[in-house]
Amino acid sequence: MSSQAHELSIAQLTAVMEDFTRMSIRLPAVHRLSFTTLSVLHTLSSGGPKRLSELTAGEQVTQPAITQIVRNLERYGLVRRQPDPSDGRAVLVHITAAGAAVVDGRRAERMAHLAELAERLTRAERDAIAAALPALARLVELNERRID
Amino acid sequence: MSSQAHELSIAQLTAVMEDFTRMSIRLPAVHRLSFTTLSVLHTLSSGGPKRLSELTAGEQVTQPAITQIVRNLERYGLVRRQPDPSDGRAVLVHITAAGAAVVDGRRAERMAHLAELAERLTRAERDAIAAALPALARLVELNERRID
DNA sequence: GGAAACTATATAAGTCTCTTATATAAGTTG
DNA sequence: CAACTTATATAAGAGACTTATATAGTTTCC
Repeated sequence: MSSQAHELSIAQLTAVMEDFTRMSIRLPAVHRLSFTTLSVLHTLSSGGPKRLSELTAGEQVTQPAITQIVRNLERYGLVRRQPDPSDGRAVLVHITAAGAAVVDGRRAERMAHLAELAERLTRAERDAIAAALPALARLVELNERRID
Repeated sequence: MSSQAHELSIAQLTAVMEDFTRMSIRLPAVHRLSFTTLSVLHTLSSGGPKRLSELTAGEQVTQPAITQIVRNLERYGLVRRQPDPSDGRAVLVHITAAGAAVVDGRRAERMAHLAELAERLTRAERDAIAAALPALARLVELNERRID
């Protein structure tokens, strides 16, 4: 408790996090998929195949909702279900190439948007952000470890 | 086009933005309000009273949805509607003390969460983030100017 | 100055995305 | 082997949004 983040303003970091969230959410969606649906795709894209129960644990929705969402994604050809060989009850959900394309498409939009904004920052500002990225990524990593 | 952000990796910044969004969304909600509803409250809290049409412009939903959301918030006592003196058609929506308390409550949760994570960063990591916050805030500001 | 066009919001009905409740099947534990 | 737990599916219902449309006020144009 003596290792106090006295230079880092948590209030400012929180504000930036909130603003980043709103920036992210407000980019217009190309595909008419719900936020949870896109989040599931993103999770599969970055974390590899997962069980329905694992997907449920990572989203703020109920288990039947995840079942429905994955059924929908399967219908659109964005994911593929496969029985889990280690558990007769379970299903492993894999993202398909089409699903990965959806995730990549959105990321490309965000990257283009951020690149445009970043160009209007000063060199010093860009350097400061670049220097902080590994630490910000660590923050996220700590958060993920906390959840899992 | 020669002022290239060669030290700032847009891919990494995008990834952090996406992860921040997911961190933010995944904090369990105390109030059972939709994401859009909370976003409207947040907008009123930080930007002051706004017209329904202004709120519509800032969210990814239709005008009737905003009308319904604001009606709901009014019923909960979280906002207050007031005719716009400069336009007989328009309504100005003000956040109430109860509404501000909802926004502040969520922010406090996020701050507590981030503070806990930040404590587990090294001093150098916290310093790097602190140094980057003004630049990140500028990025957000540039984005807001782009929308308005 | 009045008609046409535009803007702001409200309402109704419908759709989609989620919820709760519950069922079934498979795995684990004692 | 029975009881309990876990994994997922299904059905019905509710909430949050949509589209369609209406009404009222403002602005523009002739």
